[in-house]
Amino acid sequence: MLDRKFVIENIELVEENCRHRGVTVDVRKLADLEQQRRAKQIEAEDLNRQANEKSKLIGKAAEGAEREALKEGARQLREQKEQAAAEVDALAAEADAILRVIPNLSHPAAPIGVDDKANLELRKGKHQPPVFDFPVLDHVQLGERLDLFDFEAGGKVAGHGFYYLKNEAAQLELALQQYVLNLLVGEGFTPTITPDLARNEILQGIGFIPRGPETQIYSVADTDLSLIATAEITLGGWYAKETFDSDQLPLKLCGVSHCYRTEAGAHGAATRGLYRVHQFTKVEMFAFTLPDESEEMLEYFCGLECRIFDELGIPYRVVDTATGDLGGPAYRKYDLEAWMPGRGDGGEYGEVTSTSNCTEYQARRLAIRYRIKGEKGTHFVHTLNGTAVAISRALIAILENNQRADGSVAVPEVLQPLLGKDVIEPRK
RNA sequence: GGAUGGGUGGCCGAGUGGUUGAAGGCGCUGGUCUUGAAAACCAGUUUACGGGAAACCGUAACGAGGGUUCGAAUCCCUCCCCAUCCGCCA
Repeated sequence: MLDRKFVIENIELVEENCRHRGVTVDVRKLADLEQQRRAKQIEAEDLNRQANEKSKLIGKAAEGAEREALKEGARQLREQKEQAAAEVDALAAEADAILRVIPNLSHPAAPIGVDDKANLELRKGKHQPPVFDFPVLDHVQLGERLDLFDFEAGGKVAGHGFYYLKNEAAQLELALQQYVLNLLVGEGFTPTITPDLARNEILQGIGFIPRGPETQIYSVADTDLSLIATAEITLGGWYAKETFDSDQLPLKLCGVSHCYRTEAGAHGAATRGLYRVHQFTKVEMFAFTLPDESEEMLEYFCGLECRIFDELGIPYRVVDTATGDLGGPAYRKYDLEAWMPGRGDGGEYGEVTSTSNCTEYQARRLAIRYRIKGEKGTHFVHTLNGTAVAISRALIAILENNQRADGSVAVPEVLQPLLGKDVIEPRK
């Protein structure tokens, strides 16, 4: 969330930003509530101070009528204070509810627009979309021929949107994880495996809405836990309520986790197969940085995502996400869209990774700060996240781009040693 | 899951319900001394929120949340976490 004071001092700027983001918020009401809250808080604190003073006198006073009178006075002051404090809390809660739905500010270069149609293509990857001289299959058809998935059994056992990976698909999942993890370790990331569940307060801090009609999140009944939709949640939550020394930053982590999404209301041909599923595995990058490092870190994350898909031999394009499509926490976001030959009519680009600079938005909600040695006070860190690889969508891109006329699929060179073969062939 | 013992400032560690935001020590920062360093000595050393141009002032915080009381680190309740032992288990 944004800084209260900043919002109140920059009402018009925040209102304009909300318009660009497609979010309707009554910023002026927030300012009004804040003003009332401050006045009430001063009143409550003053009453409390008076009560404290009186209580101290009681300690020194002798037993008797005088002491009883002091007690009564202090009691009354505290009652008044409690009443004022309750009003402060109510005002703060109301103001906070508004503040929490205000999205982050937007990078001045981010394209302005209400949805993904306004996304700006920045560049393309090293590889061109392949040209096939045979009928192109999509990953579902390829998977049938190669016996790589079982969607029916997934549906039977866990419901629509779940699936089994079989044979080379299962091995590819592990190979992709290992390839990416090795690459990131080489780049100085700390590799981690995170919990697949997190407390709702952490989800909210990262910017997810754990419950409610529009939620994308599975929650666990009778607990305050939810299944995570991305390791961004657990990696960001790792340092909640903690203060870094500035020389610990930047801190680069990557985490392997399963990701669970209800995908409420998402159906259709473009979501067939592995594209939009309720569970998948992902290796996520995450960084805590000083404020003046985060823009550079975003470019670095994007560069790594490009490197990974270039090395996998997959054609893609990079888009600068439009303001209306940024989500709440992001200040700027780049998506990689991989070429998927089996998608749509003759192939389409489909999102495979995404990297965001969330500046202080998540850090303020999660209370993640840093301190500079020798300086008084603390500041909020900047947080960034990026997909290194989302297995299900990477599998689509690998299978569909590397298919061959005989129905086999070439294994990307970097995965061959990990998979122990260079081609996936139909089973006999 | 059961039993017991614990959770206090960057760390260690005191703390009879009443000038305790919190003794003492360590560490850290600055100073004195010294050719320099060490030692010694002196001083300073939490954070959040609010007010103020600033100096600074106010309020809150002793695992978390409630309760008792004029007043709680201190008493009561609930929960969380840690340690050890027992049980169970991949």
